[in-house]
Amino acid sequence: MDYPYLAELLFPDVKLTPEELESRYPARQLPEGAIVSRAAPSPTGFVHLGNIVQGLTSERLCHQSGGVFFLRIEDTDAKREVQGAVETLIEALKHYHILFDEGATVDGDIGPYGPYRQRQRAQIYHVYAKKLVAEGKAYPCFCTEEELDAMRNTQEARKDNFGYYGAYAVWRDRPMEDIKTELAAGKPWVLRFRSEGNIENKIKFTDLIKGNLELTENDVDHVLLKSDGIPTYHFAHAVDDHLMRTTHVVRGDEWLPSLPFHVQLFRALGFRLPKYAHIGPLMKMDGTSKRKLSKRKDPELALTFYQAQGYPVPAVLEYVLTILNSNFEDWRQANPDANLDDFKFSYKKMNPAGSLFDVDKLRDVSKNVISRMSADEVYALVLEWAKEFDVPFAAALEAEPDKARAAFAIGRGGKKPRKDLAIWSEAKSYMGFIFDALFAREDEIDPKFDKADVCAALTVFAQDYDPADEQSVWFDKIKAITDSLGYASDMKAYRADPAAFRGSVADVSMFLRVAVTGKLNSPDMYEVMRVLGRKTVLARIHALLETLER
RNA sequence: GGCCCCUUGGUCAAGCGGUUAAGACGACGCCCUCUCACGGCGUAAUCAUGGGUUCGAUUCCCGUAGGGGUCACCA
Repeated sequence: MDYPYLAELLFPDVKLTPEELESRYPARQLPEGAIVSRAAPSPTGFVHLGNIVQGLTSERLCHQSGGVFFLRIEDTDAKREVQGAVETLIEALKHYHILFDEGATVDGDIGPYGPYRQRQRAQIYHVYAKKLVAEGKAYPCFCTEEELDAMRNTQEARKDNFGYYGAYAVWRDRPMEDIKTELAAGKPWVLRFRSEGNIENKIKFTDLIKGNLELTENDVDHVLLKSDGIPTYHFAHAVDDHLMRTTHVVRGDEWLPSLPFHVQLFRALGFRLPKYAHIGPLMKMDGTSKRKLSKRKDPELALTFYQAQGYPVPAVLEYVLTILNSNFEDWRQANPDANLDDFKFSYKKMNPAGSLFDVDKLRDVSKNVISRMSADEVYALVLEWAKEFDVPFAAALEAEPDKARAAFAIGRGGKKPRKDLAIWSEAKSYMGFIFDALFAREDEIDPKFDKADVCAALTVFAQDYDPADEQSVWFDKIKAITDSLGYASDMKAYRADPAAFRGSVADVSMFLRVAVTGKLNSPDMYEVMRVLGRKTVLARIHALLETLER
């Protein structure tokens, strides 16, 4: 077989040589130990947690080592691509602070190793495809979809391994005449790799996360170029990561089964194999069994889900970090105010197994992240969220920014900050009552209390309320009212013998809380009243009195 | 079905031949307390299984089971 002739027949327009490409994309000049890696998502319109997990790992590895982190768009599957998905993808990664040194941006590509969108690299792949054919390492295959289906059915019936190999690789050693005939007839073809592997052999491999692996050699002649001339993932991976001088490949461990093929490919192309880090999958409980989170079934995998719920970006990042590096939580406890970038990320601390996604844990992380924010930050972020997801709330926040900030400041800061906000979508029920526009009496005073007691308490309090009072004075007044009703102002005494009293200071406080906030639970009442101001406090108390007296 | 990976409480996990087997989330209880949070204290709960190696296995090796992944002209 005259392979160079076949190469010319298949790729008559390819004039560039691998050598020319090598010099166009020279080795990077980086210090020893610098890691070059990338995020390489495909634009399917669905940006998910996995993208963050993978991206954050790569990004940390690169930037901590003084290396380069770039974004490559894997848009080789035209059928699955969604309009505008590339932009969505880029924006989402940016929103989650996955920042690239080079690669695709909404304004085009940046960096000397581009283009960074695979469809724009078709010519480059063809250079190497031609080389492989000329060396007898790849060949055209004219099988139709039907023929391939039939092959699979046969294999199933015979209990053979699936795939295009051995006797099933019908175009592997076809005479030149057959190829020319099909070509002349204009039949579509794919380019297949000529595998020299044998499933009787094992290859040893060391993965950065999984450790020492023993894998079976690949004997399948996988597709390198699809019939539209665009490469499959495998071929693009080899060519791109070589030419872009990637040193480390971080990806999900669903790629492990194709690793032997990738090793063969790199060798056949004469490329040096990068280091690999295969991350275990994110799982969820489905009934009683675990399974990998699925794009189709699980809304919580989509980043839009977290945005809509109002999880702060750093909360999601911290949660991902707690999953990725087992020592992250300890570090965060020791350094509560440190910047995330200061955490020493290490692939050695990554778990080789998959982990279950845990919303409770995410919420807890988020509460802590938010508790560390200033009132101004919280205000800004809640507003940003509300503008998109709760317009009336946003309007209220913008109408009275100082009042809103004051409300968010209650219980914030200090050694024991409140930790009751986990997501922005809960902010309205948390403090929305401070705005008259959003105030509503959601909870009622337990009817077991004597109406006269309630009215008396509210009336007396209203007569004497002064926002200028110190908290102790304010509370002493409430206690005085409590005593005058025959309720217990000393909680210890009340708890010792509840039957001896008609109620307690807690109950009187509850009357006031319902009147002023419309709810049974709220942040510190003294502070709440000061934020509301005397006028509003009295108005709300009187409003409740009216409904009670009616 | 073939191939591969994984296996410490409900979840995330520390551990890397000798430990009372950390810690966090969650659950429950108590304390603090004007409510809810916060905080403090505490309780329950884990080495899948069989066989080796060893004076000694959660830790090393092999088998078994279970879970997961993958076997496309998708990535």
